[in-house]
Amino acid sequence: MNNYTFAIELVRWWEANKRDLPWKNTKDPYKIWISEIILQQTRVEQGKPYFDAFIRKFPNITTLANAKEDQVLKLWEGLGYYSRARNLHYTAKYVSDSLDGIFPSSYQDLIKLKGVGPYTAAAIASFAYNLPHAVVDGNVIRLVSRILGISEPVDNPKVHKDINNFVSNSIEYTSPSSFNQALMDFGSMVCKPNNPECKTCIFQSFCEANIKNLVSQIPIKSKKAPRKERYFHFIDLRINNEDTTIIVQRSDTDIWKKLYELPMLETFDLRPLIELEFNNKLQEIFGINDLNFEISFSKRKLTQILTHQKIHGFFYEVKVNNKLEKINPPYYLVKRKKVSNFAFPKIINDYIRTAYNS
DNA sequence: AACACGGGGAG
DNA sequence: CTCCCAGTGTT
Repeated sequence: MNNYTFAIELVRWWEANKRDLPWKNTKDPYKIWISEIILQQTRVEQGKPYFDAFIRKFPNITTLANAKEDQVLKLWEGLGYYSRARNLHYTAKYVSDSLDGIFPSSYQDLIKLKGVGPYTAAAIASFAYNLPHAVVDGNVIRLVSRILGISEPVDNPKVHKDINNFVSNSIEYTSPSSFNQALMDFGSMVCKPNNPECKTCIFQSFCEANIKNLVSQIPIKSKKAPRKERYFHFIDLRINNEDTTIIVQRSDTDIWKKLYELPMLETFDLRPLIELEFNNKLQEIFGINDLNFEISFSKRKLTQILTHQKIHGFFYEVKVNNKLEKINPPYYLVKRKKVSNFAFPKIINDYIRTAYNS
């Protein structure tokens, strides 16, 4: 099938079948940018409520640039890949401070922004400015690899280039914004990962995968990620008449970048903490030696699956009898009723939801 | 080029 | 359980 036929037929299909999504009735590059960052590696249905909340809280680049990072992370809480939120905030400040608040309007300038890669730059360029840069996302890789009957792993850079060439050679025959949106809508509605609608597909007689009965095997993925087991021991402190706990901000070098958590000790095999470890950790937190505390061991165990890790979370309740008014960062004293002001990973929120039954 | 980075939904 | 999702940054 030639590029012309592909583009024309695809957009014809789309005009009759397009999805109406919250970020589609605008040319505002700010809103389009927000939606594209939210939707990276994220299903449309999962992203929708976050987009609405984000635009309500930060309706333009200035309000986002003036926000605190913690505010942005709180709004992102539960969405995952938290670097996206930090890069979003970083870029908002950059555009606001260094570009006079004017959002870049060419592919070459867009891709320079932190958090904006080839996909997102093409998406913004086409949706906001109708520039002819074709998007290549998971939908497009699946659709085109089937159409062309690509029998090599799609992770292969050469294959990625072939796919990019195919859509780039097609987009010139249509309106770029329509073509790109059609590409993704078609991928998610017709050329689905499982049980695609080949029987009614407009490309069934051109699709190499369909002709060769290889649809269920394409796209081919080369490697599957082994999952690492990790053991996190979280200490839920009860201080000052038990209405206060302590939280700590995570670094930006591991999972859950810059989110908050309960003070934590990691072990590298499955075993409970011993009293000495509690002692050392509490001294690190409080900076004093004569602590008077009581431990109730293994109050609760929760697990969380990540793409490359399985987190085993053990939660210990520790009552501290010393009176405490001050503590040094990165530790923070927080009233138990106020913990929801901070952004936590899912496993901490799961714990809080069950253990902090107000 | 390979790997890390979350959480949810579908099968 | 496994797979995949409107990918990007780091090494």
